[in-house]
Amino acid sequence: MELKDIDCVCDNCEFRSIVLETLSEKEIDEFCRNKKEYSYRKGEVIHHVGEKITNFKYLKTGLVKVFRRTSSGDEQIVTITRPFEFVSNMNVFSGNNYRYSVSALEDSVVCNISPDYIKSLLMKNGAFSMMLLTRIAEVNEKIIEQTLDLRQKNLIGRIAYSLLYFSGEIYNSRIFDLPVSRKEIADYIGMSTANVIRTLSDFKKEGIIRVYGKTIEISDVEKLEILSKRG
Amino acid sequence: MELKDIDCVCDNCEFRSIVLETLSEKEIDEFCRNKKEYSYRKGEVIHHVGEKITNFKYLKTGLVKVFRRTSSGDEQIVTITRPFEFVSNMNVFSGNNYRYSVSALEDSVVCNISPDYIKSLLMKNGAFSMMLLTRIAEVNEKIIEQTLDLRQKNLIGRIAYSLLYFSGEIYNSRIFDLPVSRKEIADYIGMSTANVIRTLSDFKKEGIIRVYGKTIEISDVEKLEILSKRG
DNA sequence: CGCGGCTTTGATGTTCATCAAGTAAAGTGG
DNA sequence: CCACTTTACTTGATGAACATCAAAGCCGCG
Repeated sequence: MELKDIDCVCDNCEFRSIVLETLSEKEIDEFCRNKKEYSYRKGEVIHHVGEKITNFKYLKTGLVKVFRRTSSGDEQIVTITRPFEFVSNMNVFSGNNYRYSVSALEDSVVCNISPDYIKSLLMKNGAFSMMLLTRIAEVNEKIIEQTLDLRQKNLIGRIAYSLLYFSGEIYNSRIFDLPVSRKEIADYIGMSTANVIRTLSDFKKEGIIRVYGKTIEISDVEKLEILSKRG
Repeated sequence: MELKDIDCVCDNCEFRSIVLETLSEKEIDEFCRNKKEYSYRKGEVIHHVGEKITNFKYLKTGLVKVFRRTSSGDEQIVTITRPFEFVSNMNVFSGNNYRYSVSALEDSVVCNISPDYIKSLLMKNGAFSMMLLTRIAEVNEKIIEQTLDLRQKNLIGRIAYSLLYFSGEIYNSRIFDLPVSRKEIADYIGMSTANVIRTLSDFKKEGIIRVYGKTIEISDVEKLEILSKRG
């Protein structure tokens, strides 16, 4: 983790156009002075479950996984998400401790703001409140929906769904580098690593995807969509 | 569904002490005049997935299930929840349509408020915003956590978890009437009806619970807790 | 009564986890 | 840069967990 000591560059932050549009120029300036940017290398942990909440965080660039550990010790991935869709843990305002761990799947930049400062904005700026509430509700809804979608599918459907998720939601490309290991896919969809690999091999044999190590190319999107829906 | 045409009785509503405490006497009065209470009989649908959002709703008394239907037609229960923990669908502020169906598991009273009125409060009352944001985040977090908990368990663990949930969270009693059918438990935990029944029978045979039709008595809480954790 | 829906139980088959053993890839230290 | 170590990946074989199917019992309700 490395503190990026850049001066106020919120000007070219995408988050600004999403949330900060509710703030005045003066408030944005203030917001800027209250934030700290940190950059994380792929693999680094942003925070651990159970740690005391010190900051409201949002992902500026990169990709993160949100996860926790089960009693038996294996990882359970809550969501894999990209900028502006990870807006900290939502219990910043209700709890005292982070509910999940977060780590960087790709080099990432995270913007930190003190919860107290956010609270002061909430207290005085109605438009900001509306915006944040909407945003947090959306993030939550998305996680719940993904989980429900996955739950109703079998192994094949889950793998197909995940590949379409990376291709469509994360990278917007039919060909992409998987940001996660096979084991992490398993932790995400709740199946065993061996079966994830087996299913990817099957897809490869059937000509649905091509695999070059971490690089995946989806050759037959339609078929994958059918498998995802049916599964 | 029946409109309860009572005059302003927010005075003895528990929700008041939770959320409305952020409002002035005058605002509470206004809030009251902007709300409509409806009562639903056990089994009645409060709203269907996909319907246009007309109201921000919260459950005043009773018990509801939040659910949707999978492509293959079976029900998927998102959560079973009691007053003050169901505060409408959260996408009231972001979406146009209800994301899930909601129906009454017990006779219930639902309080309806126009989203526009809630929005106006959000815009002008910071404390109310904070409160609502916290509340909605909590509701969402709870759903996510329950889902993650269930996902990591096997059949036995899931049934044990559900029984403890009804006993501990919903009824606060070792003996209670199941508000749901066996099939609904199955829809909730994501397993087949036959296996839910089989497992309940096993628990009965092992003396962990007693079953009189819909009435369940937990005889051995400790054992159930062990099964829930281990499963 | 008698019909329909919910419940129960057993038998059978599918899906998936686990185990094991081997290969490839990616770090690590000299 | 190479040998060594570790970690990730792959595949097959086996068994456990769970779904599905079918038949029968129960219970409430018209």
